[in-house]
Amino acid sequence: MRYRREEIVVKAVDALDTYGLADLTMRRLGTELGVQPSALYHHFANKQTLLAAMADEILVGAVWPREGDWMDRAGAICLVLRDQLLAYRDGAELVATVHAFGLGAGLPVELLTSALEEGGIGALGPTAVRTLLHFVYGHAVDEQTHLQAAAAGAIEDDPRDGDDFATGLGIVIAGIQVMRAVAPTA
Amino acid sequence: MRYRREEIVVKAVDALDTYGLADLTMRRLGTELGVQPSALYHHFANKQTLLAAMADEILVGAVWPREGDWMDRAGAICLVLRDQLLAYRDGAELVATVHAFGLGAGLPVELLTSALEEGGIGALGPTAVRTLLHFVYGHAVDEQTHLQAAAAGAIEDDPRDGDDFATGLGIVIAGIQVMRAVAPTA
DNA sequence: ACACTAGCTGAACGGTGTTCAGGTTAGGGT
DNA sequence: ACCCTAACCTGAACACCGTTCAGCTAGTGT
Repeated sequence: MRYRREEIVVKAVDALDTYGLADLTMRRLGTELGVQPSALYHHFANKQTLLAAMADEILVGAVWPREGDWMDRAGAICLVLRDQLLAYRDGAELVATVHAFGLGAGLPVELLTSALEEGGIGALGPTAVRTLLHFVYGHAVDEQTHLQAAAAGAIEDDPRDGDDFATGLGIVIAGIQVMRAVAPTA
Repeated sequence: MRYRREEIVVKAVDALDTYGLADLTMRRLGTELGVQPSALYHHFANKQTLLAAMADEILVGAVWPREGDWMDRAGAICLVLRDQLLAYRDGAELVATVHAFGLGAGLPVELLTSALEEGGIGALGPTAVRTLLHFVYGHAVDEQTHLQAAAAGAIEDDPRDGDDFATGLGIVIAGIQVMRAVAPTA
């Protein structure tokens, strides 16, 4: 069997769901594809690049809100993003890492930026977007870690409020509204 | 030379500043101490435990605000925390990782929790603390990554607003105040 | 002088990402 | 039908990594 880049990315995301990020090694992925590990380097310069492609694949798979009042839309984007991160094993950690590293995972930034700019947020925009994303990624990674630890029986499940995410998101969004009012469109 | 646990932690933090987190291997640290890598396992169960101790060491080294109006104090704690994370090479990534992993790095949580509780924030407290920390850690990691990439000449330095952190922090704190007013002390 | 213990050695184990010279296979042009 | 080129892959090796373990060493308290 011979592969093209895109097929490998899809299979890699499957393997991620099966084995988790820590055990997603180039050797294991090679085995999973019936191919030598070195074959993967024909398609990707290095593992980081593969991971970036996987993150993008995961993000593209979501159904993104593209209409509605700008503030509601920003909130809806964050909710969809969080759901998508939690939909894959270690999805939050993967996407957050790739985003931090700078390659790929730019979709949420673009979506949130355009939403906020439609709301005439002005110079505050980039800071607001980053603040939202720091919250979403941080919270999702946290939650996923705890969920998986609880599932593994390593910890008694800390029944954190089910709407802890919604509450935290409410805090950030309210803050953006306040600061926008203080320093309006430049 | 024979070492006790605490000395090793101090030297390890030095080595972190010199080599960075990615190159801080047990072998290199051993060499740095003039000791076999295996000797380290007499003091720490594994590398994670060492890293946790290093994170705590870094956090204890800061001068924490312990007085003043509760809201100002929360903001001041976040500023000190961020400064301390940026004071060591890869300090932000180290502390954020350790915090996410669950061992150690609990000091900021305690400080912020007690500050907010003094403000009578009620049930919103834990969520507010986590939201603040997600912001601080996320922002610090981001900034440190960009700073070090720029220093390495890998990227033209994106002259992000110097007070981007203060602005983002302002957003979160304003949000907390709003949500506290909406759902006051339980 | 003795025992005890904290600290360390040195070698090994099983794994990792990555490189590279060379082999194989598929598909389009003539 | 042929060939050729580009895409894809092999197999072995390299230089590392965290971790384990049986045994040695040196200092302390009695």
